[in-house]
Amino acid sequence: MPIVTVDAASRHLGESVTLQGWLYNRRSSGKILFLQVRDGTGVIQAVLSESDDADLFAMASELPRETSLRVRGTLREDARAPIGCELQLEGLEIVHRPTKDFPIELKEQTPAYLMDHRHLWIRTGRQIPLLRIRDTVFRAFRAFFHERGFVATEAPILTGTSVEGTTTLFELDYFGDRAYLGQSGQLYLEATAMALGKVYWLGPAFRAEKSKTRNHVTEFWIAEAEMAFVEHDENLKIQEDLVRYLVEATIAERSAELALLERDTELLKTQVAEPFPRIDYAEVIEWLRSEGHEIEFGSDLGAPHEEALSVRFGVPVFVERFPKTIKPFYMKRHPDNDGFVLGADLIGPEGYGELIGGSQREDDLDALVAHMEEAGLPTEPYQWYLDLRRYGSVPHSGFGMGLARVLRWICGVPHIREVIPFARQINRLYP
RNA sequence: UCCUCGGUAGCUCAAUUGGCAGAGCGCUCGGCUGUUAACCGAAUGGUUGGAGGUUCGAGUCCUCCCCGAGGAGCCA
Repeated sequence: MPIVTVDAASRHLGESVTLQGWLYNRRSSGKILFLQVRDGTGVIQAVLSESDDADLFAMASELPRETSLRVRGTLREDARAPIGCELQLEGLEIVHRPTKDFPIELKEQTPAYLMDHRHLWIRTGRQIPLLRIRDTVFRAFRAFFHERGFVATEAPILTGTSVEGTTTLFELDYFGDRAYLGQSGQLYLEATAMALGKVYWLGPAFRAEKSKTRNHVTEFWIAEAEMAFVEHDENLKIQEDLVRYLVEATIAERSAELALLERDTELLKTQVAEPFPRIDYAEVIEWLRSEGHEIEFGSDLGAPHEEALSVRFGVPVFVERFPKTIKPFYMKRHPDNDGFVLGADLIGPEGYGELIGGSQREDDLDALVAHMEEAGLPTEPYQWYLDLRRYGSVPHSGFGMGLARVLRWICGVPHIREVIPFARQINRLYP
């Protein structure tokens, strides 16, 4: 008897099949029983009346939730079934019967309790569609760059120096020396881009910042690209194409999951339909002040300011021409005004915050050294990086995108922890 | 690190002015032949985060500590 998955069930109507999975929930009404069986691809209902098979009915009637099992029967269409078809139960094999009550209930529970049981929480409700969409977005990210001739590469996780001096790093002992968990692969990708042309990577990044918000975790997968002979405008264009690609790929491949999440896909489509607006930092400050925000020129944009921008535009928006004082040393200065940088942040719609940070990189050795001195950074540990400007330096640009933040926006979920299998937060290292 | 709110049954939450510790859900038992987090009935379930204090009496008021949630800052 063929084994089918729930997502393929509707293509096997009228056939005798076996499904294998877990008992998600059980409902009954006297002499008729409904087993909700999930298998990772979806949840299907198996139906049995007592008059069909009294022994099977008695056995199936008292199975606890999350019993792992194989169910055998005939698939048939039925408008009363949650997914439009159901299994007429004819046989059932218990693979494992739970020894305790399953801790996750099918109702509202508090975040702390759910996160304490994250290893079991991921079996329930919207967690499954969220993780399947995560798979799609990760795959689409790689497909986008592969299609454009980029080379996939890696940056080291263990590093001896920080990329940006300000950020707090996780420190560890490295055979008696000090080492840090990488907070970004960028500087290494710049080196790789000088070898391979256009490169990207998708890998873990670590930030020991004591942030406690819906948009922060201490460990996250960063999506970075670095491109030789690409300048600022083209950099933004690629970022825009990428974001649109990710959204469209998700809608095309995961419309069922987005529907389960009650995400408005028409809204998503309109958010990426037009070229993303670009606005200068100075203009943002002026506008924010006219709206009553207390912010001075020279301050970085905070969450309330990004929120205001996302409300104003309703679509992803690039903020350009930041003052050099609030941006890292590696950014190239603006040709019109040395006080500004050739970089941009992409602010997501609906208050989802900064999705991408990118810039053209400083390719002139003397200028770069000067920037580092301005920032108070020692040049000694960065000699390898400065070598990139000593041997065939070229104009180049790149960016970093927090894929979980993009996922949060695409899925429309309130907290970033839900789009990460096992989120690491300031007070969360278990499970 | 700072600000705000919170911690009561396995889970989600009530408890009036300081006056007997409550409900829903889950589990268990019973009922129900199309359930949709099913429904109906019964039973079960308590060191009120910890320590100290005020009081005839503290879940409630005071002090300190611990933990959680959201936000700020910083960032992707």
